[in-house]
Amino acid sequence: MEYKGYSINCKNGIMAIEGVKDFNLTHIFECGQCFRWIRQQDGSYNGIVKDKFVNVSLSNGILYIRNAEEQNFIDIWYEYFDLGTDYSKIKSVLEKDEIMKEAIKTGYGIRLLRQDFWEMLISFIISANNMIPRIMKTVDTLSVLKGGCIEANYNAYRFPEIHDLANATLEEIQQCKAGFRCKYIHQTSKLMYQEAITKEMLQSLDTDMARKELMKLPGVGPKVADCILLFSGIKFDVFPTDVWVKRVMEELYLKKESKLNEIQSFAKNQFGNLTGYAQQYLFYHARLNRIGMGK
DNA sequence: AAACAGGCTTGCC
DNA sequence: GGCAAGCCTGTT
Repeated sequence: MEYKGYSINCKNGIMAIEGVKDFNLTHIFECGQCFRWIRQQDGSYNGIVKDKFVNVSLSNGILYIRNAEEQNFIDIWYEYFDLGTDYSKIKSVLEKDEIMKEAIKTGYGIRLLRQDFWEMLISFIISANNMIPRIMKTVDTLSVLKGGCIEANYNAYRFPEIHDLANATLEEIQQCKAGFRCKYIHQTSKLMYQEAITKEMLQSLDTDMARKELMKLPGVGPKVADCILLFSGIKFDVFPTDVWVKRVMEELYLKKESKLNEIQSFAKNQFGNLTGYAQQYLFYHARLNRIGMGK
């Protein structure tokens, strides 16, 4: 079938998508936005999205999604991989800045995945003062504990639904080894079950109000709130500032130690309403080249 | 009111 | 004993 400039062929559970541009799996999955994709020996990635366990690879400009069905291209994959957005256009705007030009050269194939809001909320609560490998392990353990098995051969479990965690005791949640963050997961899940905050609610608010609203949830501060808004595709004019982004901004742009709000306002001024995309290019660039690490 | 210091689970170094 | 995608609490 043909869909908005893409050509999709599916047989034997292998979906082949022609027409992808500005697309690199390593850049996408290792720029810090997702926790459920694992690199395989051959450079492909196994991952879990909703209740689908798939393998994706890119070869000769064709994106292959294994264990997938054609009907889910529009439902799931077109949106998930943000295939409706023209990243060439975004990059050409950001590239007017020489520093960003370098960062984009490093991560030219980054795309912002449009992930599940609830999953991002819990995942980024877990991310606080933590390391990416352990965040991935904790999210997976939580899924095994309270999600559901979707592919027994691969030990693949979907992320828990809101009610799965809202009905769990603190002791049960603590089995995922998220440490001091477990009580935040516990409390936030209960609030979410009462629909204290919904995605639709956040979409109807402006960015500042949406951030403020999210920060009412325990375990959600300014950095985590911005990550949630960006990675679930709710707001793109945010600039999640973690230690890496802080260091890269200080080293490449500000040339001095700077406060969080200085960095945020500088970014807004420098990148306009594309701060979210700029942050991803910078984060990937900084980590890959260990910028600001004294080496 | 706004800014800052100290503490926090866990596991790897 | 130090440290890691920050947040919360109590103190000025």
